[in-house]
Amino acid sequence: MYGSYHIKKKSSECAARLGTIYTANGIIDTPVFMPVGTQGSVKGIPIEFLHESGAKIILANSYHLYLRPGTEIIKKAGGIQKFNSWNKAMLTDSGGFQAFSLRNMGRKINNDGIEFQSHIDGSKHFFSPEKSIQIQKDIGADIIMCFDECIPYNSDYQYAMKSMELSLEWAKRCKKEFYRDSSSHSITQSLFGIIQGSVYNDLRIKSTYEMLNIDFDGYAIGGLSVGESKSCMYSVLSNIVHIIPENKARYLMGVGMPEDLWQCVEYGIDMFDCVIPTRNGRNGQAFTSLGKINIKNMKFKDDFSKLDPYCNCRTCKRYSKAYLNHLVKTKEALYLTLLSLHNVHFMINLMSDIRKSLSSDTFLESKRNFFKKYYAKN
RNA sequence: GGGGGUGUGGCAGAGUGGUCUAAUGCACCAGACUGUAAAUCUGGCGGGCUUGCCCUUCGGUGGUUCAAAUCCAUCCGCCCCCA
Repeated sequence: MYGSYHIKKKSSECAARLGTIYTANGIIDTPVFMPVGTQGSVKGIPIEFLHESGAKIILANSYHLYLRPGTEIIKKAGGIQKFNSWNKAMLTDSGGFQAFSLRNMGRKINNDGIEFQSHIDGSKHFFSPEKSIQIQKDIGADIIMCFDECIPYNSDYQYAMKSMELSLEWAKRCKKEFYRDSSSHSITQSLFGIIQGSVYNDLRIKSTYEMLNIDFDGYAIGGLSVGESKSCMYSVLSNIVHIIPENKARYLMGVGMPEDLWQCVEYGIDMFDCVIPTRNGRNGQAFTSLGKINIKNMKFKDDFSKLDPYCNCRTCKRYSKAYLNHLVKTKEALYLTLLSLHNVHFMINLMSDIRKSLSSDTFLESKRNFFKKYYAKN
């Protein structure tokens, strides 16, 4: 059944597990990192290079695709995978994150949904849970997400509770809408619920149990990595991940940095997505097994070594730090692709290493070795 | 030869007596970025330290003034127009 999770092996040391997610567009080995392609394209990276990097599933965003090009065009193309020629698994976010990211742009929330003011032309658009699901059916990704409200980390308890309960109500409506029309794409699509509750443990626990009651194909944890400290995020996770049944995929939305991937896999997370590899790449930052570097830094001007001596991506195979430094400093468009590609490759390769370590049941040792290298000051 | 203009921090370019270490942009240096409003944003960008002050800067020199990037004289450089 599409969207189903199968556990292959459990770590003997922690809650981490090796598994697969079954989709109409391929079987995905987990733990997995999903590059973000908001507009249907992972910014800067041609599909062929994405395939090469080992990506098996990418994200797209309902709000952004609804605004441009609009769902009619995507339907006409035969779905998003045809439209962008990715042809592998995809996941769409519901637009719930835009409740957070567009919170200062005339966005209004009521019990029925969210009115967004387009960041492009200021026009107003109302997303209800039903509307979000319809859009996501039209887009046609393999895994679609419930419409939720993602709130800032400094929200007070009262607001966090109200919002968490609202997201629960919306989750029920999403499920109802998802299964309303049996002739729709829902046959090949699966629907994930999103656990909310901000940083408040009792709210998170309640949200988790209630989501489980509604019963989804998989469970996401949302509303994290929105500004709170790492220890705070880890604490929330360690309190709820174990509540989610073993036979369901667990998806931590919007995470993360390399260190977060290791840490959160340890808590039992199976799926991650993050804009960091592409956005930071475009901003001149490269992730390497020896730590983060800012390729813009003067010290790389005449450093002819490769970005990461342990990396075999196209960028590292061919180009030096000095050349990449030159491309970034002169704003040559090529650097957007080269750095984004390297970073995405790095994250996906990292997940591959994590899976290998789980396969040989040496997760903690591998994690220690990674951290040792990643944080060593050269 | 005659007339006019102009010279400001790495560059471009404001400022035309005190609120000027001198706007703004670029360049340069560094930092941030976590379900993408992002090829973006933030900070720094003369020197010193006891971090509040001190010293040094607007072509050079000299002057007027309590006070000069700003006014005057002179020198130097550059540009334009007419012969």
